[in-house]
Amino acid sequence: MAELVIDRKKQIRQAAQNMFRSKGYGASSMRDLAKEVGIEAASLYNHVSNKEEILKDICFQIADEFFESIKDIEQTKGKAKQKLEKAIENHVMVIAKNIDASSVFFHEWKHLSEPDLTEFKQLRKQYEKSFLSLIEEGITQKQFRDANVKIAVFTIFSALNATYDLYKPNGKLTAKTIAKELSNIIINGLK
Amino acid sequence: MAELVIDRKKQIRQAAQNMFRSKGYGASSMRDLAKEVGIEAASLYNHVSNKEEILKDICFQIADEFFESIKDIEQTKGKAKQKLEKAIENHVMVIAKNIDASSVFFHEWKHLSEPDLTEFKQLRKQYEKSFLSLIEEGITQKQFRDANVKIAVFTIFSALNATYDLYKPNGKLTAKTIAKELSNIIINGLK
DNA sequence: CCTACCGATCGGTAGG
DNA sequence: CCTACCGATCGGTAGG
Repeated sequence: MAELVIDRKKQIRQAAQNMFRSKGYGASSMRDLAKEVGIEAASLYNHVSNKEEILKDICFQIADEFFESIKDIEQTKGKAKQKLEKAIENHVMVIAKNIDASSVFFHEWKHLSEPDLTEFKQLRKQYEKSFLSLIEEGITQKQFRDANVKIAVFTIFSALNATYDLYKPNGKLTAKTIAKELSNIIINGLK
Repeated sequence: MAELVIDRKKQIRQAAQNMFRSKGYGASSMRDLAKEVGIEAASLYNHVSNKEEILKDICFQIADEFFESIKDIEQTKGKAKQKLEKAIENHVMVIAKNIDASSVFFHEWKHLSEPDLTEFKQLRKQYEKSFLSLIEEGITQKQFRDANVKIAVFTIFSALNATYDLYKPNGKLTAKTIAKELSNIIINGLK
């Protein structure tokens, strides 16, 4: 019994990720979502308390995964360049493993309401700060040129976030290939 | 009289750009839009035939501006590197002059219905092709390393498209500064 | 440009 | 998990 409920929730979650990504949160109705899952709209509410909760779960779970992916890097001793390379690779991997969900994370978070909205923005800022620090470290260590750090961070993230458009699970480009080429372009771009 | 109508239409267009950007197309109602303009919802239909027409106008006008911005470059003789630099700068300038509209162009086009949707995608592909050619030209001319062209193009566009998040009309960063630093990172990244 | 209104659809609940 | 339903809001129209 318990397993069936859990499976249903996963099923709802997956259908929602896919629908939010392709149609956007606002244009995705609970009725369409229910149809995708194969139940009635009212039955969704046995598994989620409302529509926004689904969005919230997606956004914050991906945020968790991003944080998890750089947890070890910050403590490592080593050159900023290598650390940034590793951080980029890990970031791309998180996206590749969660293509639909990460697309929602990047574009649909603005439909969160308070206080989640503010918390989400803070988490994102905090995560970006790790990359900012790595770049500053790299400039201090003379591995990078004296670039505008703010622009550099924005460039990195927007480039990385193209991954979910570039990576197709059954396509020719592997996540590793994308990660390598992306970090290549970025690291060289900062030299 | 005619001027009043034109002004009203511009006013609607501007309010729509702003609202579509901040709330998304689906979450923007004609009633909210009317309130922003200071008229009743029904009165909007004296200036636009429906909601989607507003979106369509925004998307295709920005597409026009992007094409216009590279029109001269393709015919110029010169090094691919310089041409790409110029194309990047022009692209950033278009975004900077149309921050709200270009944000809508990048994120809300998916709410267009056929046949506009297909036409829009084709236009975008065609525009991207110009950049792809410039990169290939640069590789042939040995100004760029033998990068994965597809990934490179994606990286360029996603980096460039961060401009509308980075550029604030009254902020410290000028469009020129952003354009220069961005083309710096990208051009170096391809070496 | 407005008042008055339409049919459709929305997120969500009651009650079983 | 379903049927039946709620109040609210949607895009859009008629008619002036």
